[in-house]
Amino acid sequence: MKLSSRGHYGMMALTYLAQKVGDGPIPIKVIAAAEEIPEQYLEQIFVELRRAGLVTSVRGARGGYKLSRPPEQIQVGEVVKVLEGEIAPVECLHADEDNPSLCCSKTEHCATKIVWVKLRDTIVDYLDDITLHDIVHKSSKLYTESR
Amino acid sequence: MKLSSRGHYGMMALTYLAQKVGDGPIPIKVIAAAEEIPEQYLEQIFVELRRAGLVTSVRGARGGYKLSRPPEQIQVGEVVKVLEGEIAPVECLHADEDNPSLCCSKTEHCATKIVWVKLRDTIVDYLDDITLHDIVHKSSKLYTESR
DNA sequence: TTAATCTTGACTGAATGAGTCAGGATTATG
DNA sequence: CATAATCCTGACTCATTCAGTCAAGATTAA
Repeated sequence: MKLSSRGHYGMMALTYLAQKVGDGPIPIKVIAAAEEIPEQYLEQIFVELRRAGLVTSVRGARGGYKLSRPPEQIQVGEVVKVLEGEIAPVECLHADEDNPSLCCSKTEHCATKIVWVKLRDTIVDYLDDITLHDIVHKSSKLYTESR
Repeated sequence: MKLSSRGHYGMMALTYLAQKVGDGPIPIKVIAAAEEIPEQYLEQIFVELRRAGLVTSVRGARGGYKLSRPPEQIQVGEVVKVLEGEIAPVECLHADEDNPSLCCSKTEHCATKIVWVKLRDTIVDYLDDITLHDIVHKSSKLYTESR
């Protein structure tokens, strides 16, 4: 149950951009330095973010990256999906046409499966409810005590 | 955001045992066959489960494993913690004495950290709320529609 | 023209995951 | 007592993934 560094770094970088909305494109180098992320590694991550339409690049001198949409329209769930792939605590959750749920030939017919399905839903619901805007503005969604 | 096969197999095996409560100790071989889990691999997993006090072993012929507690007292969260380690979506969440949160020297002072903290809480709360009994008896907790 | 950027793809080294192998210790049963 | 059925232990392997680097190219502002 771990995020990879891509997901973590990606969120850090996008949060940084969300704080700089309006400043024009920000070079990778700047983000990498500010957040202490290896620059060339962060480049790879931005390739994925760009392909997914989350950020827009401006090439050439004075270029850089900016968010493609306002921070309140970028959900953490979307970022995580792009950088980590579909959230699926166990393999058999993303059964598609040619892969019709391998793990379910067992005696108990995957009695545990429902647990993982609900776990995924819980995670996705949580992540989809939070946007970059919430993070930057310390939304009460994130900062009120719940336990 | 994936469970390892240990967690998955472990839950399958314990759920199997929960279904057989009262039958006396069940050999690994039987569980492995029923759930299609490599036998020697499952042995490793049971070592951890035993050390954690979740199952009790009976050695020798006619031996096997049984749950150490009734199914309603075994939470999924506990099993996952035993087999996967503390749930911590990102590294810096389990900062202890000698490891005081490495990732937080950044500009934005880990603005994203709160997201992962809350994510962890969300996951833990969910997993701690479900017991083996809920799984075996198809508790409404797991089977009512929520989305 | 040049320097600052993004863009691409190949590469590497270490860690982790998933499982196997080999043998030993314990105990019910005949 | 002998033996077979178990659990118990630790080392080992093999493939994959992760995290990051390297090298070279394309684009564009100044």
